[in-house]
Amino acid sequence: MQIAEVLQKLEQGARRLTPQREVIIRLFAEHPGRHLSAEEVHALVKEEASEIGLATVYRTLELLTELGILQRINFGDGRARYELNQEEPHRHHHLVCMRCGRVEEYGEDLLDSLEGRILEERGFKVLDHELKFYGLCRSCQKAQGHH
Amino acid sequence: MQIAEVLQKLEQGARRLTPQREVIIRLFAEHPGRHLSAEEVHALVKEEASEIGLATVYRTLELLTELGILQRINFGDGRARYELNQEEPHRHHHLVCMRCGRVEEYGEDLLDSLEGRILEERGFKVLDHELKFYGLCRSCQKAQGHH
DNA sequence: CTAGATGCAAAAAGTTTGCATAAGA
DNA sequence: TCTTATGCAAACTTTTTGCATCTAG
Repeated sequence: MQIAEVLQKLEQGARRLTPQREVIIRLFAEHPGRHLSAEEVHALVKEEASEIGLATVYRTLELLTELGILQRINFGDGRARYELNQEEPHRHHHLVCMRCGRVEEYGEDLLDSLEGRILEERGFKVLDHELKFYGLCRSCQKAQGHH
Repeated sequence: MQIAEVLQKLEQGARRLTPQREVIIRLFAEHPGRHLSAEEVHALVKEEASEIGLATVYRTLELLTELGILQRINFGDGRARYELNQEEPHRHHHLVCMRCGRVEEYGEDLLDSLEGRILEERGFKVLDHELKFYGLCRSCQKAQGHH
């Protein structure tokens, strides 16, 4: 996502580009593939010598999600996580390791054709979907073998 | 799921069948298709004239999930929800309405073949998966039209 | 009888909110 | 200037935990 696009989305919502918001957006751009929680964002900001109140972090993540800049994901670890929203044709899914908790991306989206079928069969208009596979990553399978 | 099967699974874990656990299991059996939160289970139990401590409800839901009797699901409403675990060949998915919050079941499981592919391609051993479609249910589509 | 389960209350963990102050546009 | 954003602390919600008591097997 380009910075220009972010600015445009902020304007659409009559929202200001504050230093805090800029830092948080940049942080996501600099950590592609990571799924950051509010607490992690807060800590990473602190590492950069700046400091943002935790409440502001929460409010910013909420705002950026509303504007479609971030996507909120729940991996069942008791806190919401966020990543930069992928543009439509490149939606991806997640492989969540049940042992070490690491999350890998899975590139392909195989569900588009299905969504049309759901509308026909069930009258349900799909706007978004979320697919997660839970299992064991390569190294945890080995670890299980000779533990 | 048969009661005999539940007893067997409890025994496997060296766990006791207490009245509290029995009530909670029966409650899920009597409410198929509902996705109950801990608070809802607690309230439903109270309606039946019995009463179970909330902490016990949480501990029981955790236990039954570990034993594979319940399945924990997160619909993004800030609390964990549970349903009776479907037997292997009948896994189903969910259609979550973003407007009214209602959750419908979607029967078919189309992902089995995919799981083999993920193991080959990525070395990730899938044990479980979770697929949710977010969108608008039939009645909320109408409501949006002439709001 | 005794390991495991319950209930209560307190604590934790994550998130939200009220309000005075600060600062983009 | 004036509306919106921030920071802090307090409140809220969901879930977990410690401990004394109880009970299923």
